[in-house]
Amino acid sequence: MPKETFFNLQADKRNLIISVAIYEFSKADYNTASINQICKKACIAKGSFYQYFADKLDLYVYVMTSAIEEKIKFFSSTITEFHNLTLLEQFRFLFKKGIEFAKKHPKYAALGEQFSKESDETAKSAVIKEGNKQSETLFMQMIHNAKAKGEIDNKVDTLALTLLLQSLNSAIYKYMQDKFESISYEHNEKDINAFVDSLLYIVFNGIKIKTD
Amino acid sequence: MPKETFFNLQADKRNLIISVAIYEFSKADYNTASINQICKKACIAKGSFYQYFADKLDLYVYVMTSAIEEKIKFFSSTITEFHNLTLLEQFRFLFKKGIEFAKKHPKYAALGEQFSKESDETAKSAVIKEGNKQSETLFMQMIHNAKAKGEIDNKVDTLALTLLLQSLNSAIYKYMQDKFESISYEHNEKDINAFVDSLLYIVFNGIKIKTD
DNA sequence: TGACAAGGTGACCAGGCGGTCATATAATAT
DNA sequence: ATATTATATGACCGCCTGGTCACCTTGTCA
Repeated sequence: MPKETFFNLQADKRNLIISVAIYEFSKADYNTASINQICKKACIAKGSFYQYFADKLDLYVYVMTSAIEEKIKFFSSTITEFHNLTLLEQFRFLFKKGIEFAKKHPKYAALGEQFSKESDETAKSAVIKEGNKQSETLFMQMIHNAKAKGEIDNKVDTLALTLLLQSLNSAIYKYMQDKFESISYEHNEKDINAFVDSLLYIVFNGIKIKTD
Repeated sequence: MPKETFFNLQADKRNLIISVAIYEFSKADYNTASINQICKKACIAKGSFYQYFADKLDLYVYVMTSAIEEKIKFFSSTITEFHNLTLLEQFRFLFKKGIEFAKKHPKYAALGEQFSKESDETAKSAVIKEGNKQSETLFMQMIHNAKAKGEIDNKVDTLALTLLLQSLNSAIYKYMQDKFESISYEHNEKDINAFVDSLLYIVFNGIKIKTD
């Protein structure tokens, strides 16, 4: 956690530091990201930085957990209608919400993507200890409920489906990044939605020729 | 490409350097991996290293492309029987071959996994330029053939399925890593095969309740 | 006005990095 | 025995890193 001094800062300055840090940590992994660069871009002295944060890890954990909290907040705000939906609708809803989040908060999304690649174990576990793993249990619970309701094939392995869905998340993100490189957002919205529906079609119907 | 001096080296020394480099580059990303450490562990002087390789990138590209070549060699040796198989059997074959490869050459597999996370664009594109993208086109061709043969549902989007299958690859790798952390290989072989089959069951049959 | 606290600063530290180079050694050819 | 070539070496370079600290500025009370 940042020191008290940091929270006593003017909001403008505080926000600048955080947004610079988000940029730095989404651009490069933990070891490569540089405190010196963050200080320079945020126009603060090195010494000031260490009056706000205990060390590099302190800032990293703070920024990452903020992004996670933001995402949870974003999702939970519209999840009330959730139990009325079928599983297909729930999945589509989640994926589309995910895309929406990435479009609304591209910096947080990039941060999350960078975190999922992070190979520094110290940095990784420091963030995870701070409270995570929600998405896995969320998927599992959804699947469990749908099975109980007789909505999906009992032969489907819950864990396998969970990992599959998590994989799809990053596949969608990669697809988005490719599409969004230099073209306008609006223009690609249809493409991405179609891509999500294609993935969901496979997951629900399988790829085998149907007999009916 | 390494300099001539490197290839004039005794095989033992050459292999030691390479295996140390493989270890270093599979443990950490391109920027974090250290030439100094490689020299120390391979018992060669810094100056010697730069008589073998032009720079860090030279070694990186050499090691990565070696791993890719090794994997291609491993696959192509047993792929003759391929056209007799159904698509399901082909996919199962590929995934199981992948697992086999990771078990036989865990260091190459770890290297590949690290590469897929690499965020240094210079390092990444230097390797890709050296010849890659085979797996994507392989999957696409397989799907295309299967569609022509009427083996899979035409409503399935080829690109979506390709990205899905690539995602599954890394999902399987993660599952393996979890399982293999401290227990014997043999003991988990059944688990992993079952996991692969669970994934393939979903991909082929979908998760929806069947009417037949 | 003076005292005390809180915040801001950048030179400085030790250590690591990728990369160089003059020099030393070994092996070969004349 | 000498000259020539190929290889081995580690001190050294400039640069960057995360982190420290003595000093300076600012603001708030008395």
